[in-house]
Amino acid sequence: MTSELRSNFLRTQIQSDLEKGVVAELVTRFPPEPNGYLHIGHAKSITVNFGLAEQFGGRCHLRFDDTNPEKESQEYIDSIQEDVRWLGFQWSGEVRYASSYFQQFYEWALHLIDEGLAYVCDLSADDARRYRGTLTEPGRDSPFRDRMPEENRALFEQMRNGSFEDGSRVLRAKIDMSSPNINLRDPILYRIRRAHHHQTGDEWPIYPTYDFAHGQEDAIEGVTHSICTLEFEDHRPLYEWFLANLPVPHLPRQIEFARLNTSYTVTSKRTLKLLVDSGTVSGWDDPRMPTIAGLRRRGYPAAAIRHFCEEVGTSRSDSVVDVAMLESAVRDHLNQHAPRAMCVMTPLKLILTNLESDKDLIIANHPSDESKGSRSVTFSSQLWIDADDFREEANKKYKRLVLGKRVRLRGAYVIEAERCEHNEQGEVNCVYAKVIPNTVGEDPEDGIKPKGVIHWVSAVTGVSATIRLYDRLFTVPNPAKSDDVLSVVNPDSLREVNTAVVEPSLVHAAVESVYQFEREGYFVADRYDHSPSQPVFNLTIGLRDSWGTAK
RNA sequence: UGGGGUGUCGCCAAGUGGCAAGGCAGCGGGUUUUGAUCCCGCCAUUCGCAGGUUCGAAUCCUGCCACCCCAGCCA
Repeated sequence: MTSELRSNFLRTQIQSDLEKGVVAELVTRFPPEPNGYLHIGHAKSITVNFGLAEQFGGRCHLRFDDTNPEKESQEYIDSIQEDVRWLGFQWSGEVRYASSYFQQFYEWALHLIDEGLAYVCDLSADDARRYRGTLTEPGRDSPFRDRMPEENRALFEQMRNGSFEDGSRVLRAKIDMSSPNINLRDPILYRIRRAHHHQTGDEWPIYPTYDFAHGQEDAIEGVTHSICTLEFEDHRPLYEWFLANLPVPHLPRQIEFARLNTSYTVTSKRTLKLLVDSGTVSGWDDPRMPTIAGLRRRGYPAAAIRHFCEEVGTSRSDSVVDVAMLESAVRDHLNQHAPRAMCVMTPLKLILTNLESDKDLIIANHPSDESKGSRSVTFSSQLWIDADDFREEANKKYKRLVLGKRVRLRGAYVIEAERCEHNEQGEVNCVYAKVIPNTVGEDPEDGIKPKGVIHWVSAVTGVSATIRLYDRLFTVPNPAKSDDVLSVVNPDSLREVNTAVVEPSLVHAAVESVYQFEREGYFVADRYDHSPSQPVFNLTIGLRDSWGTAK
């Protein structure tokens, strides 16, 4: 089942647990807090959790870790589900919510109180911090640490009933104020927050903390392997402490892996929000954003993102993956799947002097995949070619149209440039050329082969379109390390081209479908703005260009 | 410097005592009606450093060094 997949420590561990019968079936979960949009880092976590379940014939739950209502909202719950589905995964059973276990958590809190393992603490947030000590000094016991279980129970019930002010008291586990692991210095289990919850409404004036919720959620759901990121490693002893001291129905195991970081991108929620709020990008789904919604709108295929996540591997070492690897996965997928079409970005009129009549040429939609079919393209005496593809004179390294020389028009005839005209500024604004007869699919009979191949669009049937050329959002490999991220934003990350002309077949492109505009790159019909009357394409990623970098 | 982690090619990453996979990037060359794709070849005598054990170490031991995480009533 995993023979074709590279091994990693998670697969090795799970394989072993399954073989030894430690667990009968693998159960994982993707547990986002609905407080923001998912980004490429989450895609990795999703791929790891759902992927493992798929590979080992197990299940993966989608569970919202919604224990902090003040930061959460239904908008995020909706977008997260859409993103997970778009990536191609289906969670096992219904969507789950930590909040649906609140009553159970409350009862378990009472259990700890009765066992003398939890107490209500009246220290203010500031005082609690002072009592906690520092990294090198132990903390001190709270003066409320020795309250009797009966008193704690009464107090906690009053907390639950809304008798106290927000933040006035908390429930804490009684563990060890001198532990070198700060998470064990009597961690907070519940805080008073009379906040409206998107799922439970005003039912609860108290909410459990992450630590008092996560392991128990896993236990309730029968999760076998609770896979999270490295920063939770220090919480594992606490995770296990709750499982050991509560009558839970199942013992999940927490395993940590290194989160995904990619160069030239930023994933902190705060920074992403800053980009949106400052107007640097148009929104959370701007094609330049590393959000799933942004990558989607950019035209990155879900399969390419999944493949990338698999390719970078899963380990425990902090690392920054070169974003070129993501781009490579996108190109690789699109090269195989995207139909080809033609678009001229900077039109230059080409007049064919010896073409008797328009012709309908049949052009393949893919150079090597016949199943992609072909299309009819009108070849007329007035065409558009790209201004960059013509020069009055050039050295032999230039493989495009030159005065007096030949070039192949993609999928059509070989032509020879005869003369050109200039505008008042002295720029070439029209090229006259003759068609070399019988050269569709054939070399010229006189043996003089064309120098190269250029793309074109009929000036008669071509349709003008808006093209958005995107580039990396940041100019430095690690924008997060910058003191002022906005200062390292690439000023040319978006260039809108309004002069483009596309072949008519593209007018009916389905939104979100990606085409390769030959010799230019991959472009996606914008999810929201594209329409037959006003075509809008976003640059997904350019073709590799050894010429552009060599010249 | 209290605790927890991580160090294998420019960037990821397999490898778990038997003689350094693979991908990305890069560099050569070939094919080509996309300067794309594709194809061939090159790219770590060496695994953070220093000792030690062993016939044999990236893998075991010891000691250093570097980097990351933790002092939210965030997750």
